[in-house]
Amino acid sequence: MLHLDLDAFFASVEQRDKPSLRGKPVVVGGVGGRGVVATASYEARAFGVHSAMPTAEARRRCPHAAFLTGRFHAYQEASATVMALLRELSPLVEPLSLDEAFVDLAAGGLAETSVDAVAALARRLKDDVAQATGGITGSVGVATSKLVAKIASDLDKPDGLVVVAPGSELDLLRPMQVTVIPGVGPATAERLRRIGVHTVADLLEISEEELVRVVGQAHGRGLFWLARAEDDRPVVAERETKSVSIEDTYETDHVDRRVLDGLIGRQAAKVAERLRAAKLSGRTVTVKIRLHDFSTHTRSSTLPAPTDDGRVVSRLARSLLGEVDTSGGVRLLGVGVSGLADWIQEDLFADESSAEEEAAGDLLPTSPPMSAEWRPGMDVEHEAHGRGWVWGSGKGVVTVRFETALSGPGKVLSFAVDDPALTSLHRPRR
DNA sequence: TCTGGGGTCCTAGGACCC
DNA sequence: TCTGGGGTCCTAGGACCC
Repeated sequence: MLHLDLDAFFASVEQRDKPSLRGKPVVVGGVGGRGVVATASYEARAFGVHSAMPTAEARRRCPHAAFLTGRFHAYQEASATVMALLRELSPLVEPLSLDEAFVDLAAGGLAETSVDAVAALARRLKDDVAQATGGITGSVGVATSKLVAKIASDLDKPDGLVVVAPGSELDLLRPMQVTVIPGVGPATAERLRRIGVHTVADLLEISEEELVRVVGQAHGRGLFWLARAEDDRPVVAERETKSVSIEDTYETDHVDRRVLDGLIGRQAAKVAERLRAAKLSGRTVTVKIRLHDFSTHTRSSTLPAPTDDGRVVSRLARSLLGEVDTSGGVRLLGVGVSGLADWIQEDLFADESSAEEEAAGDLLPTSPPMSAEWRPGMDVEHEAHGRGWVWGSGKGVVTVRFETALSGPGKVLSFAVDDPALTSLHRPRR
């Protein structure tokens, strides 16, 4: 089993495409007041910046870093290139996210299984990945199971390679903290700590019954076996989508009912659009509401038949929103559809939508979650200066650095935000 | 200016059915 | 007439992952 984890992936793609940022701290994530860090480059990590940290805190720790919003098209493209390389090794490839995947090497007809032969294969893979992506590095773990391969890929980051010899798995795991086991987060770690379990070695002393009592049935049994490096979970190449959802955190809390109705209606329409694009439909609509005090509530309702109709999802979402007291202010709204089917009910009773519904979208504030036309990091093109990226914007001015992956560090120029010579790439023009 | 967005899986209680 | 038991569906919340 091989596990590949691309290093500081989003930040690495940015450094590849923005030569002036190579070797410098880069933070990709939400750049607004309520944003959090998605990925920090290793240079930024040296200042204590890490994933999931509020961006405001990251700015305090590393003020001179480049703070960029994501360019998901670029990440998706690089990811697809890497996944294609993995599929040359084996038909059984399980992507966990854009930057991570398992490969069942055995299913790919691995000729030689010695540690040396497997290490050589992994080294070739890393070279191929860097070659094909323009220098993105990854860390690889190879072992007899998913659990140990994943743990191994984390041991030598970045640009790492660790092959765990068959038979040595438990020797590796025993001294490690229980939190190395995927699925053991803060809550589980705390419960285990209370019964004196800190390391995998400690975990090995606990009976299955006791574990089930402490962390629940499914988790307890799973942990009991994982602690013993007994993991026969297969690589699953194709997973069915179980739900489709959208959520937005707003720069400031919203209170106005009509605005909230408009926002959730628009999210519902987008979710339905994504359902149709994927040729899916679903029966259960769930609304998510995070209030001013960060308390989070969900309300859901199940239709008699699946739908992909924006008006149906929207109407139901609005009525669910109405069940929650939002008078104190709402910081996040979300709409999701689950109970998915890959077919769509014939529209026997064509839905007539009321006048109020059509009008509900008209009371929206500036487009959430961020109104800025020019977001830091985004790709732009200038008629005279060519391609570049947004350094920052404000007070009617946008600053651009003109460079590309192949150009070397480029010059910096500023323009009026409505300069017609400047256009944003990757975003539909309106 | 504390705390994203898109997911998956699990639990627990109540309704309902046999 | 003093209280079954299992299975499935639905809802709400929570833990966790990247």
